[in-house]
Amino acid sequence: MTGERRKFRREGEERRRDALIAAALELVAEGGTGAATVRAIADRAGVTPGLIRHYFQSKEDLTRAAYRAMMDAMNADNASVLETAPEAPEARLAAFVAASLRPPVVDPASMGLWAGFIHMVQRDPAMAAVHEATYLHYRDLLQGLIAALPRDTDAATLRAQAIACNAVIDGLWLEGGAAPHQFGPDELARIGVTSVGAILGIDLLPHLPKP
Amino acid sequence: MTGERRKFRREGEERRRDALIAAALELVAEGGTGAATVRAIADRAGVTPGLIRHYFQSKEDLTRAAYRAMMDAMNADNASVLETAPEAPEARLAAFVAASLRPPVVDPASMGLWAGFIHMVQRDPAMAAVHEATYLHYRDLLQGLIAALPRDTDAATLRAQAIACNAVIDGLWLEGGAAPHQFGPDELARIGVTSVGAILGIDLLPHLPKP
DNA sequence: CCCCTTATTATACGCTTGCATAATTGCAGG
DNA sequence: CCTGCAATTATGCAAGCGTATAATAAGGGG
Repeated sequence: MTGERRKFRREGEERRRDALIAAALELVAEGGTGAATVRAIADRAGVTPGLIRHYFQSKEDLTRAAYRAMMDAMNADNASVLETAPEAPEARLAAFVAASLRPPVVDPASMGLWAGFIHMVQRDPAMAAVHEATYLHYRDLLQGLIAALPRDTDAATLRAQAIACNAVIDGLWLEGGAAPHQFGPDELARIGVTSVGAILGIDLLPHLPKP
Repeated sequence: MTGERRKFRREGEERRRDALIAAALELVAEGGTGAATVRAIADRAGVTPGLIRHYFQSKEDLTRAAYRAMMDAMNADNASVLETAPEAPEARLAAFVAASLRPPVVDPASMGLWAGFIHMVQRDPAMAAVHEATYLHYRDLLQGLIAALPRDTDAATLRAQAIACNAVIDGLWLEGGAAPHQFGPDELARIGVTSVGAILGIDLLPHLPKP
């Protein structure tokens, strides 16, 4: 009833930017870019809408920043898996594949996030570049793991196999995110490791790390 | 300057409904559900916005109808491939896989369409049911083709292999739609057929139909 | 040929959107 | 303690949204 002006605390620029980006990502994951309105983002970040324009030139600017942040986080996650992975080439590869096919990577929200940005990626060249770089980064990581295996293959075969393995992983990731209940516990990781092994002509299943 | 009332022709109910659905699908493919506004849909269908409410109870009603139409078309396309496919089990499977990895199935617009609906599918149980039915229909088709191959496998292996093959196809489809220029002509079909063959333990590449 | 049904257009309303701008207030430096 | 900066809130606006309803005309049946 008093109509008092809302109290607030001054946060550092970095923390506020991160909070706004995190809020935007949550909303995009849940309901697509359409659900990520300026007001909804501000509300979830515990802030009033005007503040967004203090940290970002426009909503599109915030959206681009959020997309970049998401892709950077994905890259970092993938890299960190390899840091704690075993040394034997087969076990490394199996660990990498399995990590991509278990929570929190396989997750409806994660897939929703990815799908939510697709149309902007297709239209905005800057976002397309980020998308492509991240995709190729992942595939290069995978191709490196494959190349380290104790066998010899020519470059063309290596490339084709990396694309194929990447596709299995992406496909399983997609289906796990779209309809999680259709798969048993850790079934996706098992199928993924088995299939990657089949494509490469080696038995990878014994190296599947426990969930 | 005259402000004359716009001329029009009366079309049959079916044709108008189809035109509105087609327009909605185009717009969703290009810019997501957010781009498919009532006014934009009507405009593309060559009609004024009010007419939409004459054929659909609400915009959501139209959107659901559009989604169902898209999924039905996908099912029909898949079935029609098998009608004109060869009889030999290996050739049938190869033809089916290849058809899913060539235009017009692999296409940025097609992928945009799929991604545009994801969030509605995740929230609307009716759309989720359609989604799941279509996915399982495709996988069953694939599993049937695999089962027809001259080898014997137990049911559990068959299921896992069908999921894996489906995943390779989906993954390649995804990547072909997201970044078409990264792949050579018909490269996706070749990699897909090769990988499915590897997963199943047979050489399928000789059966790849010409583009 | 005219009339009646209804497919279609036209107009208006309330709400939400992104954005601009003005008013406040938290907080650090003297 | 107070003064100044800028982080934050508050308010307002034009445009676009989905929807409701009234006006019009197309075109087939008598």
